[in-house]
Amino acid sequence: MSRFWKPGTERPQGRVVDDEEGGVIFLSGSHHSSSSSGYGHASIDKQRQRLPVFKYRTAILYLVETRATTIIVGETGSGKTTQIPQYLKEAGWAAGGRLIACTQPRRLAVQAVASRVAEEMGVKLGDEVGYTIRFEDVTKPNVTVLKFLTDGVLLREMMDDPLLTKYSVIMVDEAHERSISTDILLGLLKKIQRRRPELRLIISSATIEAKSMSDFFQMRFSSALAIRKRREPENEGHGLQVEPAILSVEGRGFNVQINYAEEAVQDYVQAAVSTVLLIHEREPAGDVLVFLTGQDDIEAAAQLLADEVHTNGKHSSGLIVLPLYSGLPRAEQELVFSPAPRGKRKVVISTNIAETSLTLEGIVYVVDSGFSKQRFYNPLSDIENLVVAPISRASARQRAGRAGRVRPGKCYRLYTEEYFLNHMSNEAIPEIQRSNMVSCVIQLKALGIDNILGFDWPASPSAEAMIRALEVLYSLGVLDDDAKLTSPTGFQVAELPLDPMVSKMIIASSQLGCSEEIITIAAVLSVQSIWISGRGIQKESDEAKLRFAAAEGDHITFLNVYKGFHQSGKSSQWCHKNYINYHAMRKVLEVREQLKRTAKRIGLVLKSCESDMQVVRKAVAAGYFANACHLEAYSHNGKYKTLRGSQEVYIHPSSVLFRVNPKWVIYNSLVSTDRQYMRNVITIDPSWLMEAAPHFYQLQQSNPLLR
DNA sequence: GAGCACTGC
Repeated sequence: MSRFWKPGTERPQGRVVDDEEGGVIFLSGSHHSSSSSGYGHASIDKQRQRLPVFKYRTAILYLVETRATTIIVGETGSGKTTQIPQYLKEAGWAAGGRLIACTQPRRLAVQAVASRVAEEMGVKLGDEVGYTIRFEDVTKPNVTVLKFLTDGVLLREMMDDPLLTKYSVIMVDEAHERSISTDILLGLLKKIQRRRPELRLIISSATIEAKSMSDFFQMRFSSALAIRKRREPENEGHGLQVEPAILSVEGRGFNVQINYAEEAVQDYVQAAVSTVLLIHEREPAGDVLVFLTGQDDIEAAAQLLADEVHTNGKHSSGLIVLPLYSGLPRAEQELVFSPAPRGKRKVVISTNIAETSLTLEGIVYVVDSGFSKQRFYNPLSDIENLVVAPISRASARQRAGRAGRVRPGKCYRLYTEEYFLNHMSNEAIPEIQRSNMVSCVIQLKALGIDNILGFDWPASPSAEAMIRALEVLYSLGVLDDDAKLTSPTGFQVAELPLDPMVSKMIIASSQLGCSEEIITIAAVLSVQSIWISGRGIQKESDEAKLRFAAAEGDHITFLNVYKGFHQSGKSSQWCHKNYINYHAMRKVLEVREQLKRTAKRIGLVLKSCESDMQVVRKAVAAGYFANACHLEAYSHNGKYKTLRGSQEVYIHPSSVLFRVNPKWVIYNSLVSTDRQYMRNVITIDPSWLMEAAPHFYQLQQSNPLLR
């Protein structure tokens, strides 16, 4: 078991406790250091010192000084995110033109934390403290020393500076969420440390599963130390400690009493509704947050509660029921933040969005269905599916914690304690093991990681998924026979912040002379949906859609919408009138501008094909040839077969080609319900497939359909 | 005639 402090080094105050599991070190006890901060007002300094993380200030700085990697386990409210970067700055880690980085998984968090820290330090946001997210760089070269950014942006930065040389410390926050970007970043940072032993990492996580993260960085250090010993035997003993330290910081949450269902629940929507009514009847004032899986569940539960108010008013009056999910129009989303009027009780029925992305104040009761929608990827069929699945125990704890932000709360779990203990997994499967890997693979390739299959991940994706990704990239002409990036296509695809199939489509459009149009289509495909839909306006929105419908399919329809939007002067009234989502269109404009800049930079030709829609369809086929489908002969119900796997698929009813059923189509994505539905469909000529991907369809030349 | 958990570049 290693020691915590080095002989000859000043020992931090406080108690050092070795963890029984061996090798893991926790610090506890309190030790105050006088704040050397010269920033801000006394009141801000006082506030900062009251945060739980403050009493670990010296210990944290000591660990960062002596360990290459420090893992901080901190519950919400510990202050780690806002304070640690400031401690580092105060301790001199930003001296000599170096930067301190702190990453977040989400854009909103980056902005919020950066502005809070700027305020605490009494500086203007964008000067000493800045942030970078997609579309927004609020930093000043040579001025900004504390930089907050999404982990995705830091990954992009590595394409220009693979060793991230300008940073002295990188703090990866919310690492327990295990997003794809976080996992790639952690894998790459581990490699960087081998080349840059002076770089310090802080991995911050909300769960105690920090042990596995510690193991991940531990192995690297054993080998790095071995290397150092071989090279510089005289330096032995002066290097960094090989073992990542784990430091635990308590949070500021209130106690939440957990209640389990006594027996398994058959219908969690109904059970959630009954539980809400029970809380309303028996419990003192306080808002309720209900976790369900999706829009359907949420609307059903809201309806049941509304019915209850009607038929059984005396028990359920005083309830204000508010749905919450990301697809909800902005104005309705805002409603959940307004406090309930006096004497009323707010019930927010939400998806997972309220688990991490949004924080609601005033929640005292949480009702947890125990389920969420999760993405799963099947590398054999190359299809991603959304399925309702049980959440993890970590997720259940996070949901419960939402009840304890303002005062002690209660959580009602709609499953048994036995189920929680014996049937739920401790942590969710990392996203990287549930996703298509094409984007990851190309990103690593672009960073010069040749041995993709041997890459050291915090959690390895399946070999099947990796091989499938390599196959797809090879068929796109992005990788060559040696699995190296092709030039220029491979490098161009890697530069574009899009799925490789979309990127390929853009590159083809440059050659076909329709890049203006294809970039618009790519931008529309990268936002959730440009259409406004929902209960009660289906007929109107369908009619509005018909005004833009193109015989060639959805992609061309998008162009018509964009054209109309542009001609209206980008008017929100125009969007409203045509059942178009204005916010989505603003995003389309942003993405479009970014793509145009990138396209120019990588040497693509920006050109419009005016009204020649055939070249646009050809460009789509150049990226999406693998998604070609043929209408079954004599099919009366619109049954298609995929060319690649002869899978049975249907055109989605939201497509403008629904019921039109052209003979040959290409789809953008599949959604699986009782059937496989193709979303965003365009007509093609089958001869373009052989043109676009001769190698891919070579084996199918004998296919009578293609002759 | 059906449906989109949530992020990110």
